[in-house]
Amino acid sequence: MDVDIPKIGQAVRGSSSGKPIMVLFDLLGRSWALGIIWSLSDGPLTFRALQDKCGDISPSVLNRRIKELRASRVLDHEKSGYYLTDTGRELFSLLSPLGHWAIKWGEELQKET
Amino acid sequence: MDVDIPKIGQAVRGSSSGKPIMVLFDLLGRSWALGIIWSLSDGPLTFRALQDKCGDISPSVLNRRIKELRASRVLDHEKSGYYLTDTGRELFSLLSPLGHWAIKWGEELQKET
DNA sequence: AAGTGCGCTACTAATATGATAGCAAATTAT
DNA sequence: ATAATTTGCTATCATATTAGTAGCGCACTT
Repeated sequence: MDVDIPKIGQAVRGSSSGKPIMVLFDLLGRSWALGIIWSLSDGPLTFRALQDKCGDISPSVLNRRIKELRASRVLDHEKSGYYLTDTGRELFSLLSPLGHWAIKWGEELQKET
Repeated sequence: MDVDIPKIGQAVRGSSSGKPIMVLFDLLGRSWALGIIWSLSDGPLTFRALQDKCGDISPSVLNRRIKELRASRVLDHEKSGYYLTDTGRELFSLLSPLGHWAIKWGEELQKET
């Protein structure tokens, strides 16, 4: 199996600039990547628990995302399961305001209909 | 052409919960979605200017992302081009710290090799 | 020794993205 | 008024990613 990890300074899906923010967006802009980070924010989870928490992610995709996020030092693995590294928790802390925002956004969207 | 917009309360790619954050992640976790929001943060851009700024996004994908983001009230279109709505600028303001973080993250990653 | 949970891999089908060509309508220039 | 250019796309097809399902090898428990 081959996993192609987005790397700083290298071209990423469609963007040849290699700018860190674009590399990050390539990493996060893959299916389930954000959801996985979100799911791990409460504490470590085993592969299968993570699979359940995400809903219905297939093991092949989960495994790919794990490899990418692990290579990017966002998460790691130990006895108790997969967990967010310091880097990962830092990233989560930047993303977490989206939770509240998403709720407001959802309410606004519903109104319009 | 058919575009399938993630909607609050509905199942999204792989997740049946319909939780706002998961719907948002589905929206943002599609190729170029984050990059498009980022690119528009400096001001309005025409379709083609946006295409250029993103690097090499194909018109078919750009058009799909635009429809999705527009239906989600993140961006809109007027004479001067596509622009972030108030909602979109709010979202951007939550994402913008990622720019600085990505640079630090990139430096850390480089060190290790 | 048999069962259970874990971290996967293999395989195939469905869907999304990438790449290129080009068109109709609006705008700008001659 | 006419021609050129720009804009916002659509169409088509190739390629890549994701989804869905089955099941294996290992470690640990019973």
